[in-house]
Amino acid sequence: MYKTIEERFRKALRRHIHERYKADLPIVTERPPKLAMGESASPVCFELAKRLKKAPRAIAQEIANSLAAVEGVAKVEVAGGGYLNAYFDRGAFFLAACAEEGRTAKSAAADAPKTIVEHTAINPNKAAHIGHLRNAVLGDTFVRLLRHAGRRVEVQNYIDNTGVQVADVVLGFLHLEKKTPEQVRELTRGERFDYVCWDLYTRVTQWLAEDKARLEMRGRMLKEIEEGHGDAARMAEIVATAIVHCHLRTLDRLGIDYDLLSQESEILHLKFWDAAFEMLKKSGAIQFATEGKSAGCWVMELPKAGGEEQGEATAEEEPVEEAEAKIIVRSNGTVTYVGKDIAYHLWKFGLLDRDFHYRKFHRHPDGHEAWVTSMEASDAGTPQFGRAKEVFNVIDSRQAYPQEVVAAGLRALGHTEQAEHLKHFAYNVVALTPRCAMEMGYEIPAEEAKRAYVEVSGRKGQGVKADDLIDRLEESARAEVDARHAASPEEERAAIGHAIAVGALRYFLLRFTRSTVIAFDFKDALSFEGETGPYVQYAIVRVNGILRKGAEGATAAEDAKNLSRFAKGEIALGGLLDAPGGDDLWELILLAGSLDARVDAAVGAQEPAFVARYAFELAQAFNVFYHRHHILSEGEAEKRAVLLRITSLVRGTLVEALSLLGITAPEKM
RNA sequence: GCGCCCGUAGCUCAGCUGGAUAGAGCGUUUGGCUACGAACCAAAAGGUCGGGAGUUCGAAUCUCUCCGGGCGCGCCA
Repeated sequence: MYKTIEERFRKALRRHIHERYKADLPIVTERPPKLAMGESASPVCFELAKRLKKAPRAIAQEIANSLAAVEGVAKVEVAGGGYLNAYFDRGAFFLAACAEEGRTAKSAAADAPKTIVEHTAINPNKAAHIGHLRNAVLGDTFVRLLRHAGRRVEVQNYIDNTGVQVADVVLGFLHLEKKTPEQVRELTRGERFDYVCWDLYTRVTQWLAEDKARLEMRGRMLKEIEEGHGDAARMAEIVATAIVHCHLRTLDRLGIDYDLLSQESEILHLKFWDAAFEMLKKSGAIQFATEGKSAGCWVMELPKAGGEEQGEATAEEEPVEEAEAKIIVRSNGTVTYVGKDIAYHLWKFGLLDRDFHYRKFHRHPDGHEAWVTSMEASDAGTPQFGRAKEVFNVIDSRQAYPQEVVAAGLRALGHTEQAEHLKHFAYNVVALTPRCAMEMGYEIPAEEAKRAYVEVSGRKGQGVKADDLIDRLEESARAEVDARHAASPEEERAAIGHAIAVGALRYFLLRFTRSTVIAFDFKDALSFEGETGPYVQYAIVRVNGILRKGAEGATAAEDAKNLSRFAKGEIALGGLLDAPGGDDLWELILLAGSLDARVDAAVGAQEPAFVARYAFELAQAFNVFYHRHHILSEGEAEKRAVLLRITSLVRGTLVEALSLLGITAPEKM
């Protein structure tokens, strides 16, 4: 609701300034620092003052005097050196926010332009860890936000099932464990196959480091896997598929769904690269290097950043440094990862003259079907995948450069619009605090122990496994639930413990903005107090308790009657909401009616953390309200109904905000 | 060397498309459960927004520079 009125205010100002002063300038508005200054304010007169060579305050006064009424705005006043402060009509806002409650989500038309979000993309060779969860939770939450904003979204998870990391584990099974593909298949049916591979991968890494000659063995294995023949390829398929199932089970615990798993094996075997290669050659986007360090390779020249090289760069520089040439095809004829990625992205945008086949792969707990790319004929009922207008890739910020290369590839092929619509949704890594790393028994060099965080090596088997962390969260949530609700059935307690664990974890990963390195520590991640998911969930549980008891109480019939009068606008709100006495109620209502503005900002900035913070702020504001007003014992009937209505408005908004974060609110906890 | 990111309270982080008195959580100290659930609330203490210069009516926010830290720049993915 807030966004609606703010936009009306801005529009009115823009039109007025255009007509009266023949000036067109962007109208910015902001929340004033204090409620006494109104709900929305514009500093536009400062800018206007420069053009008109007039005092900003005088201009503001003119505008305030002559601006036509804006729906939802009670008055506009001049403040400070020339601010225009808008004071909302509090009662009207409250009614409108209630009418809008739970209905702020827009739905996308079936033929609306499609947005593809790629996230997760965990190498299918070992268990998922905390860093992977940041990616998946960010991506999943962003998808929820986009869909809420009315976008048609397709979620893809890229599976690099033919890469060197899978080859390592295959090498381990064949040469360290002496297992046949069938024996490995048997292993995948056991418990925690992803954990088995985690340990094996570590052993292989060490084994490879002991003797460089063994790298050649891995090279041969990688080639067999890429070409798709022999025991290595069969085993790679078994391992990768089993691990992907493990990952999906882990991510299902957090409520994360996919539409399509795009596998590298299909990109290779269905010759996507060959098609892309032809396009790149024909268009001149890549060139065959005949000399220099990249001789024998196909390379792509990247436009230099910066430009204007003048004078000075004469003396000591090496002659002709071919700095910005990126190798796409190696001198042995094989394609690099970036090359494959260019082909994949051509397909995502519907620019490639071929398509995958598709099979059903995994049914999520909510019933949603995740499909996988396939070599064989497609299953019946295959949706239309790909052909996006816009693509977001959720990939950590260290991969900014290769992502730029992919975009440059599209541009070089003449697809400038698609290149612009290819967005790298970058985020920083999850590291461990030195204390946490040492608790886990890792050796940390002295100079690193002084830092705020240390990055640990997955190759050495270090890291916090996702399932272990979720297990620990569920365990400690359960202990708390058991203590509070000993009489509840086991099933119910388990469900509550699970919801709390998910709330704690997802909130923890979302409260940081994308560019922040998360220094992981069990103490913070396992906390259920303060700025956490469970704090927000608890506020909802409180609301539920109040509304439940209210509906059963002696005043229930009277409340129902007054609530229906409220809905029809028959209760005068002025006395309750208007300043000075009504400020605290109004502040809560205003915040509860601001979800639309926050979601808008979050989508615009691609920053899910904004919504996480909003949920916390609203829960906090409700807790203050809760302590200040005793709702059910309020003697004045109309006021009690209003307090109840505020309470249920807060519930509706909190539930919606949490669901955007992928967090559910239990009835009790 | 080139490029990107970061530096805000004891700690962890918001605030950055310029705007009014720089916020939150944790931690510390003190107070509040016979009222709708204390996974809560109230209060206090805690700041040269890394240093300097510039642009501006106005800078934590933009520019430059210096200092300190992280990451990227492979015929790896």
